[in-house]
Formats: sequence, C-alpha cells, structure tokens
Amino acid sequence: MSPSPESPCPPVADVPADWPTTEAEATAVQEMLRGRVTQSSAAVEPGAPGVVVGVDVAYDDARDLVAAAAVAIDLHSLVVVEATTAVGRISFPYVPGLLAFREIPTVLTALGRLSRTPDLVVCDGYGLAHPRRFGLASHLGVLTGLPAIGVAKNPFAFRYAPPGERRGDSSPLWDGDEEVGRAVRTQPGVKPVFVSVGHRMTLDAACAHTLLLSPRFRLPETTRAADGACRRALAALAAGS
DNA sequence: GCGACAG
DNA sequence: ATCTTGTCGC
Repeated sequence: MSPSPESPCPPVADVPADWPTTEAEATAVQEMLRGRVTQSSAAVEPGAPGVVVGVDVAYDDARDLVAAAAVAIDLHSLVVVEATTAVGRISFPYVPGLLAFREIPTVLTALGRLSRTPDLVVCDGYGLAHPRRFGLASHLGVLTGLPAIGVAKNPFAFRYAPPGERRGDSSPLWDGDEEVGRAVRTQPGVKPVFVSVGHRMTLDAACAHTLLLSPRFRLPETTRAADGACRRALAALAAGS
C-alpha cells in the first residue's frame, strides 16, 4: 500500500545501508577520514557577510526516531533566513566519541533541503576536540566540504582552567599537552562554551565566530534556533502519528 | 580493571 | 539527549 495522499506525516528516512554497525567499524571510518580535515585560514572571516547554518537533533528513543534541523542565519543581522528539518531512524547508539554516527545521516538530509550553500556550519558538540581528532563538526565538515565549527556545552573528557569572567575571555581546552579547543566565555559570569575547529577554520576564527553569534545568551543563536526547530519537528511528528 | 564521557 | 512547573529577575 502506498501512503494515503492526505496523510500529512513526513517520511521517515531509514539508516543508509552502508552505515557503520559496530564501534570498530565507526572508529575505522574516523581513522580513514580524519586526514581530510583542513585547519588553515578561516574560509569565512569573522565579521564578514554571509550565512551561517546551525544544526541540531532531538531524539525519540521510544520510537527510534531522530529529528534534525538546519537553520540558516544571516551573519550580520543574526536574523533567521531559512529553516529545514528531516526525520530519520536513529542510526547508531550513543557512544562517547562516536556521536556523529548517531546524527549525521539525518543532519545531512536537513542540510540538503536548504536552498543555499552555508558559508559556515555550527554544530552542537566537538570537532578536533575528540579522542581521534574527528568529532561531529569535523565529520560533517569533511562530508560536506563546508567550513564547520563545534560549540559544546560540556568539556567532555578534556581539561581546562576556567577563563576570566568577562565576555570574550577564553582558556585552552587540553587533551594532555595539546590544545584541542577553547573554553569561551560568551556572557559575563556565565559558564563558558567549548569551541573547537571542525573543518576549514582556525581556532581563533572559530572562537571569534562563536562570540559574534552569542551577543545575548550563552549559546550561539544558531544553536538556540536549531535546538528549537528540531524539537518542534519531533513534537509535530508525535502529534501527527 | 574501573570510572569518566560531546548529544 | 531526556524526565519537567513555577518562579526569580532583568
């Protein structure tokens, strides 16, 4: 039977047939792709005009569903110019270090539904601040070829000294003796966010972009908008089924 | 070996 | 991530 024409239910995408199934396979993919990350001059200079896209996902574990959102925001005005969503089957269990395999297929679908090419993608989570230097933001950047950064709400397993209390203060995020990202104070006296390079971006530029995207709240406008959009998409799906 | 551990 | 109301404060 084909779906009834009047059915407003959005299609739920299945997991790609070639998607990794085991942790060993997923780790091997990371090892295979990590060399493609570029960390040179910023593809989008902080303050330059352009469109930044925030991506985020929300889960319905009971139904095995993940909803993704891609929200395009004008870098200068921070006004939302476009938003897309997608719903798919959860493609991987949550394993620290393998988060990308849980989110990427559905995020890619949402990104592909945008009518424009982003100048920068902002992810929830990490890029190079990752056990194998290939977190979600790097993975998404390499697969799309787009400049990407990761802005996480928690320091994961990395160490840092609290940055100064003023907006714009930052301190290194360390994996041993290697600086893999930075703790950035986006609002005075508020817990910092944890920024790392995803792809085609320097750490300095990633931090500068994060600050420009967070003029009023702790989290970047991209993250806030994408979070709201994917939650609404998931709620709408539940309501319509 | 055990615990910690982005979302 | 998710479970979840009202409430304090700018």
